[in-house]
Amino acid sequence: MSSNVTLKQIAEELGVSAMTVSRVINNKKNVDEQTRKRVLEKAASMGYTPNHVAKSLVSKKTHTIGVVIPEIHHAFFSEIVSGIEEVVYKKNYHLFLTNSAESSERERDVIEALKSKRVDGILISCAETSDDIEYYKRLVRDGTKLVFFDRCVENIGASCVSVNDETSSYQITQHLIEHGYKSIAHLHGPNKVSVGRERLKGFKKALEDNELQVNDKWIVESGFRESGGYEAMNYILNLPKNEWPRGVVAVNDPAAFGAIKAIKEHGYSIPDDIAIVGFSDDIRAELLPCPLTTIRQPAFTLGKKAAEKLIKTIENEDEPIENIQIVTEMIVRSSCGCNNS
Amino acid sequence: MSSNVTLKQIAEELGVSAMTVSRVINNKKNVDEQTRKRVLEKAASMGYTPNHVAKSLVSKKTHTIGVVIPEIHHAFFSEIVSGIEEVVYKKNYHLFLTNSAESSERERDVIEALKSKRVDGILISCAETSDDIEYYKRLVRDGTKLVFFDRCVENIGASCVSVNDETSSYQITQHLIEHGYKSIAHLHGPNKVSVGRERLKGFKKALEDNELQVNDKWIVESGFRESGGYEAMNYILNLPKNEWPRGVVAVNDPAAFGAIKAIKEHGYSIPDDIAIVGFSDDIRAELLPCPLTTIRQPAFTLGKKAAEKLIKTIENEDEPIENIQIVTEMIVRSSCGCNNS
DNA sequence: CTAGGAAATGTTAACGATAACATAATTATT
DNA sequence: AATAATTATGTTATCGTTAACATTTCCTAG
Repeated sequence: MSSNVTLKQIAEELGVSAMTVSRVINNKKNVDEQTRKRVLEKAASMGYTPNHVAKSLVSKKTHTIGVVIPEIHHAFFSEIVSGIEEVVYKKNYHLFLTNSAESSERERDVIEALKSKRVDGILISCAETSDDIEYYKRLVRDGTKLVFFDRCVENIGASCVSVNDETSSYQITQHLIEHGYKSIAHLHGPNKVSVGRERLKGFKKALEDNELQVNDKWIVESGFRESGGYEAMNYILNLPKNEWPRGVVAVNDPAAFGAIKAIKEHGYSIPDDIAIVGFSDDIRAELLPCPLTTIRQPAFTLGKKAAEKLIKTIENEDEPIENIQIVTEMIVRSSCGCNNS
Repeated sequence: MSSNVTLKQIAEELGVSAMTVSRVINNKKNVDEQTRKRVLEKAASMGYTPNHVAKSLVSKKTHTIGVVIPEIHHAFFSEIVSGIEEVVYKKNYHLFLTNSAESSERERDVIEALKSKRVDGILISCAETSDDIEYYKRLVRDGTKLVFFDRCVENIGASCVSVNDETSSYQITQHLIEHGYKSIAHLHGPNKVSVGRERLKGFKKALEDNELQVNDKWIVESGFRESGGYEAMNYILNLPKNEWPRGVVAVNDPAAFGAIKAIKEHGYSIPDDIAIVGFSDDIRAELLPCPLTTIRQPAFTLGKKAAEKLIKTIENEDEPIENIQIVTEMIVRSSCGCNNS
């Protein structure tokens, strides 16, 4: 594609060497003002576009980063991508977008492709099913610049940018407890994913700190999607009614939406029969008949920070490895029992 | 980044030529079974990853396409990207994601960058402010493979994939008219964007076919965002009350949301005082207190079709130029006056 | 006016892979 | 066994650009 004009062609037209043209194009000094002007004009008239492919081959830098997300069409991730793109554009990098579709196999596939493309670094949020830490370790060991975001693998030599999942989960569970509910369930995310584990940890800690019983029956794996939340909640609702929890902490908003659907289908109401809270502040959370109390994650910021960290890691040999936490905000609405009129 | 093992290194280790290794890696025939095995083993043990940069320089194909969207974090576009990614992955291409942020300047900037990256083709949805058709024409003339999606520039030698905007707009306007409303306003999109013009055309045609007056005061530019819809609606609500329209056709759902906010702030109710319909079936549309009647656009399909068309255009010299229309579906809820209890 | 240094320009090789052609090794054919 | 036909492998040049070094041109100072 593209006009495919080369430096050499410009050079020939002007009777100079390719090197001189290269110097002009790259704004190097030691070029006669006269020549510079002639080259620039000719380049413009011939519609020259520098060939980054050739440039990259020589410089071994592509000025390109790869992003691996588990799902593109999810507000949280698309907002993160938006933040990444912002930084990438400003820093004059380019962005390969790939999607693992929550499959560890596909994840490896796209990572290998990104390596072939010789990206300068990779931003990754692990797929739900990825558990081969060795693979990530090998990547790092072989020199691939890696920064994890949101769904992280910590302490393997790569920086991580995430939300303070554990403390946020603690905070919102605590809030529910302060309503006086004694029996609280947790719809938890996949165990393989850090986010799932961290939130479960915060949940348990809050219960323990309040000397409430952690009932294993009430800790049900829901995954991150609405359908999983629906099923998990149905499982709970199929317990004898005297074993029902009074409150539910969902691993994220979509799971909460599914759970809400299940509760309603059983003919019960929120928050009077069962109170529920989410995590992520999905765009729909405030629009529910009973608006959802949740944790707002600054996704755009998260994307920005992750991209910034990766680019720094690429550009500075001695950039330290960090675990960066982005602070969340609890958004209190009605589903927890507040503002209940 | 990456281990940077080269064909030549593998070749040296084995005492064969680089060419032989290349043949093995690319599964060419005429290689001894013995040699093939040895090469494959050595390549694996050395952690060889083929260098696509070098490959692309020779082949003049990058197997990469660029996508230019005006906004990443908008459900409609992220769903389109999702569809594009699906096809790109299956066809073994790669995807550069760029964002014009609704700025024509930035749009040109990212297109030039994509050309430098020697992408095989570009998918583009124009920025709101892009009006330099000459620029697109030049791109096409210079051989850049281009396919427009959603916000298109037709008849300049590039294929377009879009929703049947005009007929959909006609259909939903017609629906509003069938409720018996005689005075109908239109919050229209930027004139520079095909989508805006097409929807306005459909709106006007519906009015004319029903012998209703097209009142210029009621055709207000809102842009595509909530804030614009809010302002445009406020403009209308500041008309003397006897000049108010009874129904509103918004160019898209966000604009409708803004308008709804304005109407509520004025203390009026939907649809009893003013009925309103949107376009795009935003995820929030059904969750509003008065669920929004709107047009569902199969964004995922749109992305898929656009990517498929681009790849065909890249791979077949004589692929015809087409204007592909994706058929929408009207989603009738309550904001138009239906189901009003 | 001439040496010496700076400025402008040129030459060559390299980045990693492959196409196209050339040669060597093997097998088949008569 | 000799030659043709295959099959396996090697060599060279090239893609477009740039780094590193080489050469030429120009200017300045003694």
